[in-house]
Amino acid sequence: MATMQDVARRAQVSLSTVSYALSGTRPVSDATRRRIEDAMAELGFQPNAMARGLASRRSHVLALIYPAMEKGLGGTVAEFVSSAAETARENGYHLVLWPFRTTQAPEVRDLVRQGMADGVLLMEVALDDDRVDVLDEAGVPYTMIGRTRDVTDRPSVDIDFERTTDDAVQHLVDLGHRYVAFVNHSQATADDGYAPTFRAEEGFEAAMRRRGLEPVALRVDESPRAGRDAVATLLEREPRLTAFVTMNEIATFGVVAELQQRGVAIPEDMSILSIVTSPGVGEMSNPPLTTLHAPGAELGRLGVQKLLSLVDGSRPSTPNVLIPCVLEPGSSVAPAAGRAPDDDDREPVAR
Amino acid sequence: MATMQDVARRAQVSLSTVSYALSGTRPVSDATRRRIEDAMAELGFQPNAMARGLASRRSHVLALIYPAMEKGLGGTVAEFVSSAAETARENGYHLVLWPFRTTQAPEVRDLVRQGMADGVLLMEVALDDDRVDVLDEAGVPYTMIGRTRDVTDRPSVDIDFERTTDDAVQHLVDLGHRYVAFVNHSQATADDGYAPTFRAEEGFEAAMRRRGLEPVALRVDESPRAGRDAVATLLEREPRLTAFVTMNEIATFGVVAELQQRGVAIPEDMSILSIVTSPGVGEMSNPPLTTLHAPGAELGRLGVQKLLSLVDGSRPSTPNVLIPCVLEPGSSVAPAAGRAPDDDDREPVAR
DNA sequence: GCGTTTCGACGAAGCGCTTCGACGGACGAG
DNA sequence: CTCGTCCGTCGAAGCGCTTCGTCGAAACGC
Repeated sequence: MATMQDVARRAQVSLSTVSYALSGTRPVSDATRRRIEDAMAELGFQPNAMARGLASRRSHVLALIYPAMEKGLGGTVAEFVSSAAETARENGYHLVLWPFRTTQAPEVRDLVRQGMADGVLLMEVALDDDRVDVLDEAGVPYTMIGRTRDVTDRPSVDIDFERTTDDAVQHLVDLGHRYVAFVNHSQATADDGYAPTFRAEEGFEAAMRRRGLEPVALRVDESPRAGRDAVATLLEREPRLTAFVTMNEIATFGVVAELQQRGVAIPEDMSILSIVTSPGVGEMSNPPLTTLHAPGAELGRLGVQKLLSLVDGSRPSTPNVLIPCVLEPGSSVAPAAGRAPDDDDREPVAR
Repeated sequence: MATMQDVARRAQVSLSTVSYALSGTRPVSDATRRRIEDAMAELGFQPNAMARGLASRRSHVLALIYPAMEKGLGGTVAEFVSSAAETARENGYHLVLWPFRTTQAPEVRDLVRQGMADGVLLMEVALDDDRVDVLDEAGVPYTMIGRTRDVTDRPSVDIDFERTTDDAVQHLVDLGHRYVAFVNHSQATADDGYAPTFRAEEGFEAAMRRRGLEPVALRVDESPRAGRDAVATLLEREPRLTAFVTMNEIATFGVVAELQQRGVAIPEDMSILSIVTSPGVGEMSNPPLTTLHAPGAELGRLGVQKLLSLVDGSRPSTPNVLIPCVLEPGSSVAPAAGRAPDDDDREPVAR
């Protein structure tokens, strides 16, 4: 493999001049630059990543700490990772995968100290997450995908759960729904301090109350079986339900199956709005689900951009952002049974 | 950050002794080793990855070239990536993501020349793939996930499509099915030289013929709509069908929906066996699909292990492997209508 | 005309580690 | 007791780059 020294010899200049030509740190005359570029092309020169990293103390590597797979990552995560990797690459950075769960803060610390990464992207932050503290202490730039409990000014990008749940409720209320249930993630995720479970629940309840409606919410295990059971539980708790908002893909399929088995037509008798959904999942149901799909790709891109602005002071800094999920029409939402849509947006309290 | 020199000073030994203690390359007395270990612990020393990489010419990084997302990676890919990253980590390696499609061989070459990766894992190899040539030329160790056209002795791990399709056909034939259709990936994937499309198709047809049965196969776009249309096309071509083997997750949902709409009961009137399926996808259907699910995690692990054996001569070398998909029982497969299972395994040709 | 900038290029000192050759002392053999 | 071995340790030479200080020469001012 050709080294910079080889290029220098061939271009009849000193090693340092080649370096300056490459980095643009100091001016180089056009004639010299051209000779150097020719030499590089002829030799197929590519600067050695390790040497560059050692000398400059920047590895040009970003680490992505992602939830070590328990039960297969969903499409949203895949989309996120993919988009993050692509964005990193476009900016001359590499993305390495660090599969560490919330409890593995010490491992994160060790890896960070090895100086392999210039910055860290932290997925699936828990409300209280030791890994964040470790990164803070180590002084490594990082960006959270998600937010810890105290939404201080720690750098982050996240789904706007408040807005998303409000959009969901609004969408249904516009169609005349008054009795809406929320199928949340499981109690287990809550026990782990998984933030979306809390933020979406709070968001849903607030959105309902804000409209004078009574929220019905349930935490449901991630299984079709649990989804079926949830239908029973929720209908018992509020028989007048005309719509479900779900944030639990696997359980949603159970919900659909159970309703169909009970002879409840979707969307005529019951609307289903699946939120924070992976791409393509809506199509897998029959009828295709109306979804508010998670902006995984966008989060990946913005997360990396934010991180790069911290890593590399010369880039413009970006603010923390919250991105709402995007409505993707399907065929699982319709006006509330027996009501025309929009016929009384002013009648806040249920009959 | 503490350096090796700091450790050496604190332990009252020379820099090189610390290095030897760490790597075990040369003997170090117990007493000295202990002093060094203590010093390292007290300083929280972690060897600098760049310096180590530069001096030893090994980055301890593996690159994973994966299909740059077009339409959201499936669960299998996610599972694979995750398992590869984890296996790499367990062996002291990092996994970086290189999103490059088949046509981006030059980019791959440049990155490889930068010496950032000790080895490369190549996903979704096409039948003819320039990236493989680039890696061959560069002399970088690599392992293919999948196989190029000529299954020479290039290092690879792959799904055993022949075995998987044969298992699928066998499973159905055991239940008395004689008229079985295959819903393949799209023509577009075939045009891209996507190997599974060919290998599964050939495998299915061979498996059928081997049993004296007439294969009916169709390449279907990855959409529910296309899946619905496929049902019409295939039933027209062979009205006596009692089973579908599908290798196209999205289309499968269309197949199921269309059959149900036509009043064809699953599995009583028609069996559906979904092969090379992502984890969890079976559960998303109603009834839950019987699947032969893709061994994504296993491929990831074995792929990394194979690659490491090439990168690091001291590890035992592993042979190329083909892994069949694993049967995951659901409720979409039943004995052929009007026949008891196994009542005439000897009657090869249909009535 | 000479002193002073300015520009472009050079040399050398690291960055933190691996690894090679060498060396001193303890030890067994003769 | 002496010589040869072997074990454990040390010093130094890089790995391929970045970056700082410097310096010659061309360009400028008065």
